[in-house]
Amino acid sequence: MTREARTLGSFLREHREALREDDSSYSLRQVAERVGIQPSYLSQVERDVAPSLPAEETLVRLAHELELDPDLVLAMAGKVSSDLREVILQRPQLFAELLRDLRTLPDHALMRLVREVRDGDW
Amino acid sequence: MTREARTLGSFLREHREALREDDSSYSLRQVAERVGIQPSYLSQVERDVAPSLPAEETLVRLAHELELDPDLVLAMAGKVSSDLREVILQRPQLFAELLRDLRTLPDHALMRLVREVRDGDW
DNA sequence: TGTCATGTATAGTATTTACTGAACACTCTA
DNA sequence: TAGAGTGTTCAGTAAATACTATACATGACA
Repeated sequence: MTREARTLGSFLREHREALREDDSSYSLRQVAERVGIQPSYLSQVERDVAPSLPAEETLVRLAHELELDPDLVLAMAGKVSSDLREVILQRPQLFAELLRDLRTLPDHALMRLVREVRDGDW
Repeated sequence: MTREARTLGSFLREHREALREDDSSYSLRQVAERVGIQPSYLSQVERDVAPSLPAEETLVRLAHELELDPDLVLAMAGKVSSDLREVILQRPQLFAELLRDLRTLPDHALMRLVREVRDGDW
């Protein structure tokens, strides 16, 4: 279950440090290198003091590196995955109406809808 | 019915000129003034040669001015309305799954789903 | 024939975004 | 006690974004 980690930075740091308990290669510097950014920047990001949030591609690489759901990590940075954006842009009016109607639907009802759509009841 | 206007610029120009047939106040200059941008910029936008697309707020004001659906105008500029983004960001994983499942659903099935959700069957 | 409104061309600009790079302080350990 | 690895500080920067401002050319029309 995902805990309540209010900010992107604390969330990332928390998960990196959890991974590091079993694997010392999850130091800030090594993760930064594997992700392809400067340690200084990752340090700022993890402390929520970066002058700007990482780009979508960077966040996705970070998510994979830390075994996190990219959609969740992107959301904590206030971003929506570009492939989801594409889905909406193909039929903006239909999806706009649908999303606005689903906005207030409780989680359990939304999950049921997802399940039925997935099962091909649509 | 909305015609096939491939680009944002031609779409906007087409609709402005349609409105102008009945109302001479829909000149490029006057629309630009009411929307709050320079005529030079609107001219570029309508000819698809602007160095950058208008911001979301500007597009929404333009859409209202030209009596167009803001979601459609935004989509033609490759943008998703920020209120829709908010809806997704509240429950990113649920909506990510739902949208990816709905991506290939034919229009008529999607419309049926929208209708049933609206009717409170969910 | 002046002036008014129209659309257009082009250069410039303020702000935001997404980082980099060099240096610094600390700990551990060989 | 030198070296390696750790995280952090902070100034700087390249590119993109969203425009503005000024000037220009054209046609209507009084």
